[in-house]
Amino acid sequence: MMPSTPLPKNYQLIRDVVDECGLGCHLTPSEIYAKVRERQPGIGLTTIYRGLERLRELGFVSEIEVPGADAAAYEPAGPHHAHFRCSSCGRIEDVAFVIPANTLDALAREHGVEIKDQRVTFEGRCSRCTASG
Amino acid sequence: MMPSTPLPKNYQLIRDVVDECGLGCHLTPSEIYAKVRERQPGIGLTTIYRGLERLRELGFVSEIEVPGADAAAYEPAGPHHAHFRCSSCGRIEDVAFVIPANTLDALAREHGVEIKDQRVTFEGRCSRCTASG
DNA sequence: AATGGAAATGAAATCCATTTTCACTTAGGC
DNA sequence: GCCTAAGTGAAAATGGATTTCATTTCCATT
Repeated sequence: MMPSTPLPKNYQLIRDVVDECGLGCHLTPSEIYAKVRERQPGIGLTTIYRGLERLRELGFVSEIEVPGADAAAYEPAGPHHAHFRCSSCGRIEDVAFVIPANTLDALAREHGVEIKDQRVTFEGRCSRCTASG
Repeated sequence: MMPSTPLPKNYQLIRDVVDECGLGCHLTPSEIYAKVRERQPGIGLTTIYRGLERLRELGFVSEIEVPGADAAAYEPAGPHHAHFRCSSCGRIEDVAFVIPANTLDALAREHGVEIKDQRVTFEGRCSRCTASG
């Protein structure tokens, strides 16, 4: 079947760049801008932001906002996971961890709210910084 | 014993405002600025930022950075917990939840990193918004 | 092909939280 | 009192993200 609305060419380029980065890779809008620009020199930063928002709505990419990082980052959509941020070098890594649904349900009931999403971030020192510092 | 360095008067005021807000209450720097200004009209926003940083270093207040919120928030230091943010009205609530230390240890070992802190945020709809929306 | 409306685009302006700069004042040890 | 370090506030700078707006592209329909 054909997609109901094909992705605009520029948005597809943005998606490609994020996808090619791969799982576990995180790019900021500026980084994405630079990479897309290599293939489409005229494109503007505005379009990158708009494209990322659209792609997020469509579920193609995920936005992560990691405390301590100075910009949001994007990653290809994939299985839910947590993130680790090295407070020394700023590196962000994926961490295989999810709070199980029944725990969320219990918390939601307990607090009288509806939980739709979880964001888990760990902070510390990555192996590289532990070795060198 | 006397504290090694007494807290500057303005920083103490900032601390008071955050403390009086109480557990489960979250204030942005601007909100704190407004409240401190009621008692110390001449104080500048710069001092608020500097004071909050110092108070955080001293362990008197905690900074929380919740994805989706447009400013950082501060709360009195207390037992570790998670946060819930209503994506509809922006309200932030405390949630009694911590990832246990042995889980963190296992993850840290598995990923070859040193985990010093955890930040857990849930997103969804608060009771008020569920009722009205 | 022509047309019309919706979506996409980029440059520039704007927004806004936070940080930096800098000249000045305050506090406390001597 | 003096001196140095710390604290202070106004204003400017920073920088990521958003908005505005005039223009262009796309595409379904003639």
